[in-house]
Amino acid sequence: MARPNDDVADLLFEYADLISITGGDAFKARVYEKAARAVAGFHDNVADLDQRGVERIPGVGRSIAAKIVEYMTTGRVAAIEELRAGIPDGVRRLTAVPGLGPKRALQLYRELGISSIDDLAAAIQAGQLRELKGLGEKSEAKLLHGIDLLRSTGGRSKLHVAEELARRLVATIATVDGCQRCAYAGSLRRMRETIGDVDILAAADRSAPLMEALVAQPDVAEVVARGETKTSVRTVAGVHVDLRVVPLAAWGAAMQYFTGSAAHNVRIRELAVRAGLKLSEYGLFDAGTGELLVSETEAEVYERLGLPWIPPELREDRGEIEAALRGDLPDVIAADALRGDLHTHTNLTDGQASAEDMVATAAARGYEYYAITDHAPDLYMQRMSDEKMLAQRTRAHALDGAYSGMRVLHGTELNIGPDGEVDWPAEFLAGFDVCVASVHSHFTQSSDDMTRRLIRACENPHVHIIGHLTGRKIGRRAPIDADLDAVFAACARTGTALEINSHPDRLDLHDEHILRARRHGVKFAINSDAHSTIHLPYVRYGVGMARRGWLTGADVINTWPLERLRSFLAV
DNA sequence: GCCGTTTTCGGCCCGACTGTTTTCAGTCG
Repeated sequence: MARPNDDVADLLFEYADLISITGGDAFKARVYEKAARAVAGFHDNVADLDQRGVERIPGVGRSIAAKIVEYMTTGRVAAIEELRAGIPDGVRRLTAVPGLGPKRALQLYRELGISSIDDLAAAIQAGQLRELKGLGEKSEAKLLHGIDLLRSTGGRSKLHVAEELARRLVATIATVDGCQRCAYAGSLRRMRETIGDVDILAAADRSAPLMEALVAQPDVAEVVARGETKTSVRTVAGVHVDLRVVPLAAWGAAMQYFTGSAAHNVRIRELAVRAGLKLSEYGLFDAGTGELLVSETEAEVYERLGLPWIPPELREDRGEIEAALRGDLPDVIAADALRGDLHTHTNLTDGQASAEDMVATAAARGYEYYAITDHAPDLYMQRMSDEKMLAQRTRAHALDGAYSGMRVLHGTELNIGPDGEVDWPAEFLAGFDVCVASVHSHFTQSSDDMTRRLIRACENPHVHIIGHLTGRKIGRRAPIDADLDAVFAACARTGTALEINSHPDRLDLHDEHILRARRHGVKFAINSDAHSTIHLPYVRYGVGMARRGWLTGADVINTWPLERLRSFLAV
């Protein structure tokens, strides 16, 4: 069940696109996009709000609120249906082709009747596009190439893939003669769950040698654009990389600018304009005299606008600017705040490494405690038994304190059955230090059944943490259908923590869920779900999600000292 | 269409790159 807020957001995005395509007021289109984002991120369910309530969503005024109420009561919005009637849905999808925007999409539809990507490909093959004003042979080739890309990759990279590429490119470019600084920015710095483009920023007096170094990388498949300040390439894996080179003096302004998000930057620039200033990637200027005021660090750019430095993960225009103006930004959880990991596997079930290797690697990370939580018997393929689990407990006790004094907890990852029951009876469960419980089967239950199932698991006093709540796998498996707010409320009521599963294929919960759950007063556990020693560092992605969800260390039980954690688990 | 520490009207972020334009429109981020 999509949350009504998400349906409304999709509708508002569609309306914004339709306004752009039909040549409507660009400012109006932007207002609808902004409202769509605000609705998607709003904590209350729009279905529960009346006109006045909806108008309290930032960026939603009387007109948009009326459309939302109309949609919630009738299931349709007359104004949107009207625009839809004039523009086939395929025309909107044309703008997904890289290099093709709303103006061209409308031109192609009006003049050639193109209303799908297949139509577009056929028209290009027939050489029809070059007959149109403003288009030529190169445009045809570019759009054909764009269609190929869209059909092959579909777009975004997983977080760890983009991060690995970005780190490698930064390390390479940083060693080029004349490179004064180099770092990645963009959605990767903000730790979004998937990455569209990798943005690399460098400071140098002469950009050419840096651009050359990027273009010369062996995995660069294509140079998309090449200029004095910006070069764009596509890798053989299909990842788009932009390198921007700026003067060192502009480093801070450029980092701020290229980190985004677009929505955050629009707000920041509006603040600048209202203060008689102009902000660009080259600095903050006096709008009247053109005098450069600040540009060297991000902090001074924010400071000159009356704001504290805002952590990149918060820069989504989800209230961070208002909070910053109030002096009320959360002290978000630090990258090194975790004292332990509470969901990991060994080769007793489907992990790759022995308990000894996992524990030794975890201890080398500096953890104070570490839980082994192998699968329970209801996941039949893992062939777990009481005897095997008890034998592992003996090994876990032997490992307790054996590496750098790290305490080893013995736990399990239970299976939440179709009715919310878990694998073992209470007396056996009581023998574990920590129990994670997760859905591993029956993913397609109705929303009502799934909600009841999850709440029942929360109410089990031996279940401490719900693992990867939605079960989604990015790009592969859709999330389960449940009333998540009801589950969040149950977690808060029963003192059951919610996992932030850090595996880059999962990232479950993700940021918007975390924001909502946090409002219910839920506590969280940031876990690796490691099936190998190399997965243990994945918790940095979970911390990224937590920061995007505005969590502080106090919200996350595995930042707590062991004694406090134990009393939480004991309740 | 939204919004208000110069405002209930008149603004609304800014620059790079490309292609076809001989001065600029479209797209992107």
